[in-house]
Amino acid sequence: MDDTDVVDSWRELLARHATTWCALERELGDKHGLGVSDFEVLDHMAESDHGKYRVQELADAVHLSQSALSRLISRLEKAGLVCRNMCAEDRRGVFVQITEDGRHRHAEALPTHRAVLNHSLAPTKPSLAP
Amino acid sequence: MDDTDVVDSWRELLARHATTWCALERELGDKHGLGVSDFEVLDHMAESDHGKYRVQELADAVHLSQSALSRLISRLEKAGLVCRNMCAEDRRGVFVQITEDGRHRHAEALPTHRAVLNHSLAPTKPSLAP
DNA sequence: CGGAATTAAATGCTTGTGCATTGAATGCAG
DNA sequence: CTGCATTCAATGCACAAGCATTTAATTCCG
Repeated sequence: MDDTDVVDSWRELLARHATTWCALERELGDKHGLGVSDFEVLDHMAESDHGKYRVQELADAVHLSQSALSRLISRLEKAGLVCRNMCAEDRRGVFVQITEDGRHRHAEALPTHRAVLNHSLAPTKPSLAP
Repeated sequence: MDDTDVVDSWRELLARHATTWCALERELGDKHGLGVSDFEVLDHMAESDHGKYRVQELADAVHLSQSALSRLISRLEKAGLVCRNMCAEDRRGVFVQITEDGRHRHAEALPTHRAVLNHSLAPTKPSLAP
C-alpha cells in the first residue's frame, strides 16, 4: 500500500485550493468589495427563491463555524446585503434572508467568480491539449 | 459553455479541503500538539537530508505568506523543532533547519497524518466498490 | 567607489476564525 | 406546572494570517 498517492493528491488539493482561493479573494475584493466567504454565503442564498436560511445551515454550507458565520452575517447585514428575521415558530432561531441589494451585488460579482474559477481551475480538469 | 462543471468541482474541492483540514487539525493537534501548517513545514523539511531552507521557499511550499511563515518558524523554533541559521553568503537571508527533535516529532506525527488522509480522502479517489 | 534601487526577513497592525461560554427559548420528565 | 437538559445564536477571548512597513544586506549603475 502506497500512501504516496493520497499524499500527492492532498498536496495538489492544497495547491489548487490556495491558488484559487487567493485569486478569488483578490478579484472579488478589488472589484466588488466581497470576501470569498461573503460571496459563498450570498451565492448560496441567491440560489433559492424563498431565501430563508438558519445560521447553522449556512455555516455548514460554507464550511465555517457557527460563531464565524454569526459574525459574517453581522457584517453582511451591516452592509445591507442580508437581513435577519425573527422566526416565529422557534424564537431562539433566526432566519437570514438575502436583500435586493444582496441579490444585486451577487449578480454583479458572479461573472467575476465564474471567470476566476474557469481560469484557475480549468488547467487540470480535462486535457485540452491534443 | 457550462460553468456548472467548474462551480461544482470548486465546491467539491472546498468540501474536501474543509473536511480533511479540519480532521488533520484535530488529530495532529490532540495527539501531537501540531497545527496542520506546522506539520506541513516539518514534513517538507524532513524530506531532504540537508534540511536547509529559505523562509520564502517554505512559504511557497505551504502556501502561506512570508510574514505568516516568519512567525510560524518562530513558534517552531521556540518549540525546539527547528532552528534558524545565519547564511554566510547572503547575510539578510536565513536558513531554517529541522532539528533532531523536529525530525522525531515529525516521525511521530506522520502515521497520524497518513491515516487521516487515507480516511478522509480515499472515498472519492478510485471507485473501490465493484 | 558611492548612492539608488532591490531583496530577505521581521514586525506593527487589523481582521477573520475557532473554542468556550453565555443567554434565551424549547422540550421533556416528574 | 416546575425544573432540568438541550438547542440556537451571540459574545468574550485568544490566535493565526495577510498587508504594509521597517531594517538590514546586496546589487546595480553612474
